[in-house]
Amino acid sequence: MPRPRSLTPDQLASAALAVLDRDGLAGLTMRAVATQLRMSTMGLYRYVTDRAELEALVVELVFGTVDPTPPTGQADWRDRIRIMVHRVRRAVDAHPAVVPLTVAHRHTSVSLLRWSETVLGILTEAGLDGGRRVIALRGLLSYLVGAIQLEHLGALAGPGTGVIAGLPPDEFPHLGETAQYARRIEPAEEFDGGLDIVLRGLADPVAPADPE
Amino acid sequence: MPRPRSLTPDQLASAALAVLDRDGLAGLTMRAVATQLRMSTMGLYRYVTDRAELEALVVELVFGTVDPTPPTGQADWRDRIRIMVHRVRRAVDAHPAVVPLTVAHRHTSVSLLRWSETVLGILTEAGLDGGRRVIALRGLLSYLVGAIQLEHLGALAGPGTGVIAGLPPDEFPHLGETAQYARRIEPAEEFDGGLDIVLRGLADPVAPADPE
DNA sequence: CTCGTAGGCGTACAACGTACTCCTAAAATC
DNA sequence: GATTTTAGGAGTACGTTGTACGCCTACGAG
Repeated sequence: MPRPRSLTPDQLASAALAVLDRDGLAGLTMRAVATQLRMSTMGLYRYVTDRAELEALVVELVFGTVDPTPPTGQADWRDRIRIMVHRVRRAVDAHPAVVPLTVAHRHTSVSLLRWSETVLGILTEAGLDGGRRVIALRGLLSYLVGAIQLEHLGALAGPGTGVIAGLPPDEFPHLGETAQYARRIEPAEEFDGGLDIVLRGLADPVAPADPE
Repeated sequence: MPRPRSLTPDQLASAALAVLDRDGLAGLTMRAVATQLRMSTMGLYRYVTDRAELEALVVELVFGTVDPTPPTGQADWRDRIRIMVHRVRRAVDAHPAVVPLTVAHRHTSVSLLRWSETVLGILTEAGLDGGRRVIALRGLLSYLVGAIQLEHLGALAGPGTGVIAGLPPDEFPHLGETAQYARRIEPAEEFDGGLDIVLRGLADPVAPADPE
C-alpha cells in the first residue's frame, strides 16, 4: 500500500563509505553524505534516526565483505583461524578511516557475529570448550582489534618511531635499539607475527606439543 | 622577566579528568573544563593550543600513575610482564571514559614510553631480541589495547551478549552456547585468560617447554 | 617606574547534529 | 479513476561545539 523506499540501506551505507574514503572520518557528516546522494540533509533522516545508525550501517557494509564460511583445505586449525583473521584485516584495510567506527559499532554487526560463529566452530574442533573457548575467542578479538588500531592510528612501528628518535638514548636504551629494527618490519609481518604469538598461546597448555 | 604561569599542565589535566570522570567523554568540552577551573572558556587556550592537546594531557595524567619501574621479586619473566600489564589496566580502569582517548594519544605519552622501555627490558631478559622483540612488544600492546577496549566499549562478555540472545539459535549454535559461559566469566578473569594466551605464545617457539 | 608577557573576559563565527513543518509523489485499495 | 496512505524531499531554525580575535589588567624583572 505505501510507496516503496527508493533507497536501500546498502546504498545509504555505500554513499557514506564513499565519503569516508574520500574525506576521512572528520569529513563524514550528515550534510556530506546527503550531498553525495544528491538529496537534502534532512532527507537522510528518512532512512536513519541517527548519525550513529548511519555509522553502524557503514561498519556493517565493511564487515559484510568478510567471507564468514569456514575455510576448507586447511588441515591445521591454526591455519584456518589465520585465514579468518586475515579476512577481517583485509576488509578493514580497504577502508582505513572506518577503523575508529568499527570499535564503537562492533557489537551491532551481524556479519561479525557470523564470523565469530565460524571461529568458534574452528576453536571447538581444536578441542576448546566452555570457558576456555570464550576466552580464546575474546583473546583473538582483542588482538585483532588492538593490532588493527595500532597499525592505522599508531604512527609507525613500535609506539611512534618518530617520537622515539628525539628521546634521550641513555634513558631509553632498549626503545632506541628496538626502533631501529621496527623500521625495517612491514606492517603485515608485524601483524602476522603477533597473530602467531596468540595462536601459539591458544594451543592446549596441557598438551603443548603440536601434532606436526 | 615574564609573569609566571599560574596553572600547571597538571592542574589543567586534573580538571579535565574530573570533568571526564563526572560527565563522560561527551561532557568533556572546552567550556566544561573552563568552568571546572572557574575561568572563561578562552582562558584555556593560554595553556593549550587545541582540544587535542588537552586530551593528550589527560591521557598523560592517567598513564602517569603507572609505575614504570621493573617489578622485583618475580623470578619468572612472565610474571613480571603480567605485573606491568596489570598496572596499565588498573590505571585505565580507574577512569573508564578515558579509554577512547588513550588510543588516539597513545604515542604521545612519555609515561607509556617508559613503560615500553621496561617491558622491552624484561623481554630482553627473556631471551628475545631484534625483530622478535619488536613483534613481542607490539603483540602485547595490541592485546592490551584491544582487551581494554572490548572490556569498556563491548557491552558484555563475548561480542555483545545482549544482541546474541535475540539471534536465531540454529544459525548461531556455538555463539548461543558460548554466551552462556561468557555470562559467568568475570572481566578480570577474561582479561587474565587472554593475557595468559599471549604470554604462552611469547615463549621461545624453538624451545616451547617451560623450565617449570 | 616601566615594559613585556601571562591572565583572563567577551564577542563572534563556522560547522555540526537534528527537530519541525510543509508540500509533493506514487502505489495500493475501492 | 478517486481516495488513501505513506515515503520523498526541501527549507528553516536551534542548540552546541571548537576556536579566532581583540581588548584590557596584573604582575615581576630591569
